[in-house]
Amino acid sequence: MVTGMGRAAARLSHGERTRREILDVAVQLGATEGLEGLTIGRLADAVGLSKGGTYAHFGSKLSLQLATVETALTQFQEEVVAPALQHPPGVEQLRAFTDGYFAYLERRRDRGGCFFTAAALEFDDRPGEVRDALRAAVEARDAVIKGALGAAVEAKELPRTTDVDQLAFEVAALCVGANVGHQLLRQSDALERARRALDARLQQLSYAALERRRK
Amino acid sequence: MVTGMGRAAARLSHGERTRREILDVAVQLGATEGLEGLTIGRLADAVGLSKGGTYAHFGSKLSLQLATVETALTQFQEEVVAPALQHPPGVEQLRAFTDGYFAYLERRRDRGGCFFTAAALEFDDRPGEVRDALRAAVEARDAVIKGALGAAVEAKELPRTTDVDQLAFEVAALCVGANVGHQLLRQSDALERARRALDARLQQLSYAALERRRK
DNA sequence: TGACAAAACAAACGACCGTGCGATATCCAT
DNA sequence: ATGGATATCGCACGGTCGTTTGTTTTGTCA
Repeated sequence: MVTGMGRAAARLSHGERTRREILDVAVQLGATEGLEGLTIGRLADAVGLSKGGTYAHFGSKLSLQLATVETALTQFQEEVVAPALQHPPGVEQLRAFTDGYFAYLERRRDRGGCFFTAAALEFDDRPGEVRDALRAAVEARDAVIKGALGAAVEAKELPRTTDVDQLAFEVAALCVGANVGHQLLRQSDALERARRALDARLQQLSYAALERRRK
Repeated sequence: MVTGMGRAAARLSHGERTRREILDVAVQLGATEGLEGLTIGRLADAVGLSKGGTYAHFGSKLSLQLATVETALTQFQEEVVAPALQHPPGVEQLRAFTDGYFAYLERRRDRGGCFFTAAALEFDDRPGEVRDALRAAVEARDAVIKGALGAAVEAKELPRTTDVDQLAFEVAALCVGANVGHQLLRQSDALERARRALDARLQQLSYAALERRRK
């Protein structure tokens, strides 16, 4: 008795494995067709299952959408955030994050671009759990930026007077701007432009700090 | 014979008037629910017509979507672009444009935000006439920015060495960044931050120009 | 191997989708 | 006032949506 499904017991149950396969495909389809446009029937076809079998893993479309957002967030944390956090906090960590994000954009160019930017703008006017989850994800991304910037100020890489929130807003804007240029307008140099803008902004701040220190 | 419908003859035919009413509602619904999620039945309900009667004005959903994009573009030109072009070309015109755009965002906060940002990110992976139209609209917006910046360089408000395309990218990024902050994250200061970032960037360039001239 | 739970399937449901069509109502020129 | 074009309606179609249900396959442990 008691099949031992104590959640951490079974390494990876059969059901859990296919559930993850479904969600991997769902993240891709969701980024291209939208989270609402993503259909259970098409998702089932894409993963090679029946509609009913696919549906049974979630029980409702809302639950599927939430699980998809969560999966995309996990992927993003692994692909972009975690590697960036390996670098020492400060300007270097910020650059590691933005470079990682731009690489993420490049990898996903033919798979719908940044999952969160697309989904966030789709749901920004649709109250509900999905929007809340997306908002939390975007805010988590901003927190990483703010963390790196705060450390940079603390390490005196940036002037003590730096408005971290303001600068974080600008960095986030460059990220989403790069997304639009890269994904919709297909500008080949969008990522490079974002990089250059960030460079210029950081250099300006350091320069201003030097000037101020000189007096 | 020849009912005299020479396109510019009739002041505003009955059909044309309701067609415009439909499209006005379509722009609003499209910004909140997405251009694909926008449904002919719901659109008809919202405007108080029958589904068939509404549909007859366009003949296909694609045609409705294209007309909706065109209507939104016309509104944007009237609300934002035209007033900006009243100002003398250069930095002042650029500020008039961005301020007009931010006011446009504020007006539409409860109506789906910027129609083009939302629609562009929805269709950036869906080839077809709708995407082409949206791409053209976004590029037209960028052209306004570049035009003002080019004039600013010509009028020596910005250094001769200014990379206009680079700066235009940054301005566009601030616009879409303001959109995300304002619409999804509901940051009350998103528009102000975008304004401040633009100020700082322009001031930096002018300052660098002064420095260079001093030598 | 046999029993039992988990997983996947096939079929069906009501609702709504885009679309087409004939009937009706409304407008305008004569 | 009336006839013909124009505009709107009401209904129906095939298809797909999310969801439910009952059955069959698959996997696992005694």
